[in-house]
Amino acid sequence: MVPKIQIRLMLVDDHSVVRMGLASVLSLEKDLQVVAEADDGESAVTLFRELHPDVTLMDVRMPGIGGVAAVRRIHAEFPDARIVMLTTYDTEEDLFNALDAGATGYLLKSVQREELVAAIHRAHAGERCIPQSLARRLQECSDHRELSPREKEVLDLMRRGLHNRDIGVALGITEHTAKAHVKAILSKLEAADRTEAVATGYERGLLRP
Amino acid sequence: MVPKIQIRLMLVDDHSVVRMGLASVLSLEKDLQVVAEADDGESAVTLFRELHPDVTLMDVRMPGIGGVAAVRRIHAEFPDARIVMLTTYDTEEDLFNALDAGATGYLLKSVQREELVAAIHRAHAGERCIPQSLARRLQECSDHRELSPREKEVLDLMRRGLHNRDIGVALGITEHTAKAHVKAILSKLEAADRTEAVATGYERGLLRP
DNA sequence: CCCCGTATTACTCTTTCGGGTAATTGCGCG
DNA sequence: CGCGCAATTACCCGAAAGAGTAATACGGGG
Repeated sequence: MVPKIQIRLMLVDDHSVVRMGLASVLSLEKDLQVVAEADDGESAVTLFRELHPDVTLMDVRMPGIGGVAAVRRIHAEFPDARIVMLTTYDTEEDLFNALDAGATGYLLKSVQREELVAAIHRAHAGERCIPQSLARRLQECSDHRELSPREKEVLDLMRRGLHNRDIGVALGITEHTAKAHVKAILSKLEAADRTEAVATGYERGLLRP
Repeated sequence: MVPKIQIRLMLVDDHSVVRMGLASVLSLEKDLQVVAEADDGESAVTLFRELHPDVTLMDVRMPGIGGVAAVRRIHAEFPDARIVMLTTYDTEEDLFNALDAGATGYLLKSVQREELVAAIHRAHAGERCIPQSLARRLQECSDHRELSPREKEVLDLMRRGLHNRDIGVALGITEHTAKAHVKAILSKLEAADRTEAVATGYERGLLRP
């Protein structure tokens, strides 16, 4: 016997088309009930406080505060919150940050209905749900040494075409120091030069448009 | 009086959630009827041949042949086809290529229902429909000198961290020639160095993960 | 048919990059 | 309290990059 208890859901996505799609997909399941929808991170936090949904489906990239920040805030207030990230992007950076922020699961929008429904049930039961393909990537990700905040700043200036000297000026440090940061970045990202480092930055989601 | 003629639609998107969302949004309109759905470019072309939908909503980024290639094929066979691109990404490259391939319109997935429905009607009437924000960008885009195929190859090797000499080896040309290509790329993309060029490549959609 | 742009090769010169190495400071963690 | 790590500064050196300039060949469009 399947328990008759309804799972109360909140949907968070800036694309109304996606929210409607999720709502119509999930309304086919008798034990799922969409009780709230939000189109950005701020309203997601507010709505969560009011309604305490059992499971939240949250997009990662949204205008204003992103999904990850929203998860972080919600998780800080409600450690038991079950939040499943649902995203188009499978960058390692997003995945890692989302889990660090306290997300219960991480799915790509290409999932089939069955997987999604199953994931919601698992999340509701408190289980982590991450597809194998992403779990594998997470494994590899842990091999990567992550960049320090300062190094991320430098990487961001590198992509703008700044020379080491100008990076130094921009950050109020010496060219030598900027150079040292660049060197550390190349080492951590296993890049042959600054150009490949920036490319890798885009690939991994460290740099975004 | 609103004409009672039904507009027959085809939806093409690799995310079933999005297809269902579109279907449920559009089914609210009495004169719209979804007659086909496809989850990649290949089947979109095949289904178009069979069903000749009045208007097609097509995602840009899809596994296999992308949305742009599908539009190109369909448009070659059926010049009167009305195809509206519906995408998450607003890179200039995609926009430009889609219109060049023969797309009738180009919308972002963040559109509201009313806009989408209006766009479908306009597309059915044979009008181009592009939001102002994108039209403006298209204007700017025409300022950009686009890279030659060869230069795109070089740009792709640049992001891998190859030196000019190695780019030359990879393409069977001299280091001097590779250098000349790099110089042309920097000029066209208005980049200070190869690093900024690669960053710009990612921004504009010339380079993709 | 000529012009323009692409692709190709070539040379010089100055600046920058990246490798190697090393030392100091300050902070958090065990 | 010491260990490790991030951040900082510093120096040397060979290789690479980018600016400037120029020339040739090829192909499409006016």
